[in-house]
Amino acid sequence: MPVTSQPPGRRERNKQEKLDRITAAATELFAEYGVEDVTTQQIADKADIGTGTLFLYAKTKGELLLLVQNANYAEALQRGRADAETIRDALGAVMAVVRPIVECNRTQIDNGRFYLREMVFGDPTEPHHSAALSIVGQTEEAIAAILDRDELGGVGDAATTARIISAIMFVSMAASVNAGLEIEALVQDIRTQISLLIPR
Amino acid sequence: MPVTSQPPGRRERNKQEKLDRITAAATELFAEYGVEDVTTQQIADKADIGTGTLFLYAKTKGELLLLVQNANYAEALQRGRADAETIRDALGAVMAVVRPIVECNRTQIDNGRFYLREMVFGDPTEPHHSAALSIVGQTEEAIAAILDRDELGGVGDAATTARIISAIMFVSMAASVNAGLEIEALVQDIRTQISLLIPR
DNA sequence: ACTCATTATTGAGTCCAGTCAGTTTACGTC
DNA sequence: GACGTAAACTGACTGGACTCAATAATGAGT
Repeated sequence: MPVTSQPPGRRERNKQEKLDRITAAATELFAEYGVEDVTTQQIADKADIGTGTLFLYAKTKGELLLLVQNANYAEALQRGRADAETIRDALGAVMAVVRPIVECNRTQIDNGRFYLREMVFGDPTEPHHSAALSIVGQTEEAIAAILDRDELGGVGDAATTARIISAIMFVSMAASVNAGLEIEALVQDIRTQISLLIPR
Repeated sequence: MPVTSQPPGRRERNKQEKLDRITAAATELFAEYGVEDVTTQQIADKADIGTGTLFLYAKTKGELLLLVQNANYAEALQRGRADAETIRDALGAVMAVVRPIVECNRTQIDNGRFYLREMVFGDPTEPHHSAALSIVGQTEEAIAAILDRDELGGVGDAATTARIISAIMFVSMAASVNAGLEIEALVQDIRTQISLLIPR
């Protein structure tokens, strides 16, 4: 028998494989039809598992969306952080962090809004939820770091300012009023607000 | 026959009376058990109407909560506006507007959070929803008026600042992290954030 | 008083997220 | 390689929001 596995058991492998199938199925279906128009049954069928099994891997449909999308947001944050380093002025650097996240969120508007809803109103003890919150935390840290870096003369606590920026992003992306906005317009809208927080 | 009615028809009266019964039933049940633990069936039963009838008056359970709570928020806003007039400094005046709204929201935490969720993610074409949005709009106007009143040297557009304050309130009240906070602590948390927007 | 179009009401029925008692599978032990 | 048992899986079932075809009430016209 060839040495196929590092991890000890078949159990672990099966579990991982199932999780992969679920992730793949959900990713595909959510992308094509939107969270709201996909039933958990469809996902289970596509992943070729029983109805109940699905909920062993994600306790709710919302958690399932977080599971599927967290990686994208983490990547967006990564890109934004890198871009920000190349930019001198604070506002520009902050927007460099903001933009990829907004783009990620708007890949599919309904899914994006659902994601935000889950983040704020979902159960924070669930694993994928807390992963999402962690990404938000890292985003705020990245922004705070930019503000600190640029010595903004102690207008206020950088962490608090970052928190406000986070709130601005959330509400701007989630608001139904903005649901029709193009990405660029939304980014501009957010920029206008943030510019009040970062004096020149 | 005594002159019982100003409005022309029996139809209108019946409808109004039914709406009153629904409002009363929902108010009572929501207050006692919380939105999440009350079924639409219970409300219909208590209001003594058919299951389907309920949804002619409020299209979703969320709308029902808005119907029940909007009046309270409008009243809170009214109080806050009045209080604000008696206060000189901008931050204090803004907080005078903020506090009653937070108090109203925290009367029952779960209901408060559900209300916020409905506001941001509900269907804005529904009547009670747009009423709620109108209250938010008025709140922002009241805050903008305070900022304008106090000539804050053109730090930025008052309307935009008001919008940011609104976002701060929303996220602070809705965040699950803050769900355990006492009203006073929550108000303080919000105050800390707002103080960064209102230089002295 | 009667007709009839319009509007309001109704509750049995649909849909779907999520549960749970029962079954299967993996794996350590003898 | 048979046994025990713990972990994983399953799909029939439940609960609850919401729908809709059928029915009832209203009131305008005659």
